[in-house]
Amino acid sequence: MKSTQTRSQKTRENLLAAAGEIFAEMGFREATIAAICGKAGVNIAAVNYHFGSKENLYRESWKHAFQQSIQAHPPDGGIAADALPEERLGGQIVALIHRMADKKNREIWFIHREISNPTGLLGKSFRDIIGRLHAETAKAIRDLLGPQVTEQEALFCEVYIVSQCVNPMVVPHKLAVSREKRDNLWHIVDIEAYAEHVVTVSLAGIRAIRKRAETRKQPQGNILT
Amino acid sequence: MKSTQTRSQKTRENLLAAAGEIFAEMGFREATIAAICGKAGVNIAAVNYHFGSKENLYRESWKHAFQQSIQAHPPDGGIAADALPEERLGGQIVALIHRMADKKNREIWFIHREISNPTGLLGKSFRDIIGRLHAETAKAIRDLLGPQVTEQEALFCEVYIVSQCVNPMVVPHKLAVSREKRDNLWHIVDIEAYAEHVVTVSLAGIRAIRKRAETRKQPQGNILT
Amino acid sequence: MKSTQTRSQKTRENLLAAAGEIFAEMGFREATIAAICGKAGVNIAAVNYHFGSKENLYRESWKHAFQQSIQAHPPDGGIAADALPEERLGGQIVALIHRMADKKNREIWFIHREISNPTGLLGKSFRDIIGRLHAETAKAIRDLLGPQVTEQEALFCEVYIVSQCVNPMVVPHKLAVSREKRDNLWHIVDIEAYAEHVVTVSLAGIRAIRKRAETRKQPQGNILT
Amino acid sequence: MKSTQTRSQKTRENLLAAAGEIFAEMGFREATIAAICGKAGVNIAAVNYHFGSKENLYRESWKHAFQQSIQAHPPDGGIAADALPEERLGGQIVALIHRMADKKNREIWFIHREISNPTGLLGKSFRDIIGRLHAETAKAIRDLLGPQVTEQEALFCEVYIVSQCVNPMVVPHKLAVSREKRDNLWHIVDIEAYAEHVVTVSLAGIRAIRKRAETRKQPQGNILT
DNA sequence: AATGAATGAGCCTTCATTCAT
DNA sequence: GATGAATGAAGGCTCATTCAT
Repeated sequence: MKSTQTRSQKTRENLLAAAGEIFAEMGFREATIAAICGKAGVNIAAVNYHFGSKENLYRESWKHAFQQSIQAHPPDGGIAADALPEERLGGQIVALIHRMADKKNREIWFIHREISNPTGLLGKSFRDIIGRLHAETAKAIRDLLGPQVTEQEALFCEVYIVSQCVNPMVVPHKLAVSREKRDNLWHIVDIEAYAEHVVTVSLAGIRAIRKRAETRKQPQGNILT
Repeated sequence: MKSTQTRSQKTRENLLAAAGEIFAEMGFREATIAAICGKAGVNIAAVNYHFGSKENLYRESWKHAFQQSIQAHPPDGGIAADALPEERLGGQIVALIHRMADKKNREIWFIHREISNPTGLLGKSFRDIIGRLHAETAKAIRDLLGPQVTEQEALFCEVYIVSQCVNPMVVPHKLAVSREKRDNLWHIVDIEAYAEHVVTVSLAGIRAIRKRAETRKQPQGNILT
Repeated sequence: MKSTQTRSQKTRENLLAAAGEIFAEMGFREATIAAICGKAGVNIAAVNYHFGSKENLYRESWKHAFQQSIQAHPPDGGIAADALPEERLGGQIVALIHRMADKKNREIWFIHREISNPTGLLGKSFRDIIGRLHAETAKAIRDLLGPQVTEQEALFCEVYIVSQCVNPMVVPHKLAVSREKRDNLWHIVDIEAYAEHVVTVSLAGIRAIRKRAETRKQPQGNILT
Repeated sequence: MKSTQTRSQKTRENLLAAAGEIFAEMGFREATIAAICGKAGVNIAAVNYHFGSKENLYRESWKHAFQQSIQAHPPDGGIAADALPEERLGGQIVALIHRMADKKNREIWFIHREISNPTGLLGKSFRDIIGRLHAETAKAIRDLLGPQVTEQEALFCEVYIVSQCVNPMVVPHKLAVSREKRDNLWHIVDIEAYAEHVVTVSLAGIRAIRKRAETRKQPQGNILT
């Protein structure tokens, strides 16, 4: 199959791979076309020949990275769509944490950079993708919370759960708070254990919110508010 | 004291303020000395004259921003050090969320950029500061968890709690997942309510972890797991 | 004959046509091989394959354009070589004006560009062609001026007449002095009327020069200058 | 006076002079910043420092060239505004021809290039300047033509007169039709003589047009058209 | 002490040409 | 014979830094 690849496709692929690495490591502005082409082993004009511009290469390499990331870690965690909500949410949490923790995954750095230093280049496709993932998680959470919980509370639940998954995987990769103590300070070694931990506390939190909402609603129901 | 300020000190001050804004908005590499001096209304050579280099100005302006941020939002949330652990942790959570949510606070963007695009310039002072904050939080959490919980579990608790505080405040400021729905998707309007939410679920989670640890310990002498 | 045209000949023809348009519109340096090949619908390597270089294509396309231009507007204006000098000159003026005014005529832009931005590529063939046209006009003018007029005066006459024909057709095509007034400022709408005007004033001018020369000669034997 | 010139002004002046030469010789696109800075003896970044961009330098150097040109050759030719129309037009013709013929005058090449290869950079100021010159000439011509002549005829007169002045001065500078014969073919050596020639034939032409208009109008006047 | 001017390295991009099918 | 891919030189521009007052 690889033998049927044209020379052009090979160059594109090399560029995409090299760009993924360099952009993830350096960010859009700091990454130079020269560095990318050097890593890809192609001429410096190849980027503009194949992609038209540095910006286009950025867009394409982000799509590339994202597709690989999603393929490696399906967002549902392998749980069927008709499974119990606990299982579905658990699967999503585990999948998200693994996706974020995967060191070969460059997607997260694209996102992170778009947050801190937006290029505006990812635009619509970016929003679409994130939006789709969000919908699945929101649904599972709502199923667990029951109807008494307000929209805002449901949003808060999604926010705090996803934050637990994303933030710790992102921060300490590059930011060693202390070099000597990196192993026991914010640096999570046992990903599996952390994932389980997040599932536990998330479900506990959701139950607390649900309970609070239900005890709050009932007295109000009596006086027909 | 301010009235005795020399012209030189005034220039330094102006530069520090302007640099804080521009670095926070643009990041280290994208911010240009020309833009900073322009905003500060000083000569373009002033940065190198007063600070020696762009890098030095970056370091100084981050310290400046951080001090202001900490002053505006004391990390203990105004809770006495000898208060109950629940109250201490609650105070820290509320304080951290407000600190992160403060739109005038540039500290968060320095940190965020150091994560995604490390300059390595903040170095030791950065680690020291974060380390000190961490110690306080870790202590309150440990007090709540009790002695049965492992070190790793305690770390996980700190991680997930801080993540809930930091991540949602950082992400949606600049990244509107969907323009139409930005008001109800990841964009937290009611900071107070979210802070209370985080306190609730965090304590619920901690209790769950504590309980799990305690029921895990007992089985050694009990058959009914 | 066209039906037996090989694919190669077709490509050459397409390139020649496209090059004529693009070179006339953009000039030699600004025109790109990519644009020409794009317009011609051929491969980007075709220019170098068929013509050897961009310069060669330029030369060939200018010849092509010039031949078409001369064919469309025979320089003698259809007046027989043995007609009266007034008629011959009139025919040449009308023909030249129409040739210059023809919007499909790309020749004029090649010349114009060679004047303002000489490539030196047209070289000998260019000089030959212009030289031949010049000879015919010079002859008709000399016939009208008579023998008393000096060579310099005859040259001046040719110059001013040709200038009247060429300049106004070239300038306002692209240079609207004023957008609002473009219709009545230097923009000649009625080409026929202008041609007639030029014939009128040219002949009047020639008569004036002839008369001046003749009255100048006589005084040698006459006191009343 | 020159001693009071700042260093910056000196550099600007050098750049302006060098740019005038290079742009006039090469045109906007072909001229390189490196060549201009080389000629001016300044650093390659000086253009962007002092003028912001190549385009701005182009605009400024055209204004510079135009001002020098107008100063050296006042458009009215030194004839008072209340002199006879013949004298005013004659003065304008002589001035225009000298302006166009001045080899140190780079203005004409800017204009010529804007015609054949418009950059669109000269824009409004360009149109304004040309427009102002046009108004003066149009007025003198109209005074000579009398009221019977139509607007179109008056325009034609202006066009053919200005063409006689501009075209011959522009063309042969760079386009030697024949290298051996350049001295007697289209190459005008005696500018004074040519200027006088143009005045003669222009006035002759104007008289012819006026006469034609007057003889045309009278018979129509009898039947009250 | 403080500044306007100057600098040169480096970046992205364009493009005519050549190469390898 | 003809083409898609690749090349490298060169251009304009940016910018942190240094220089000369």
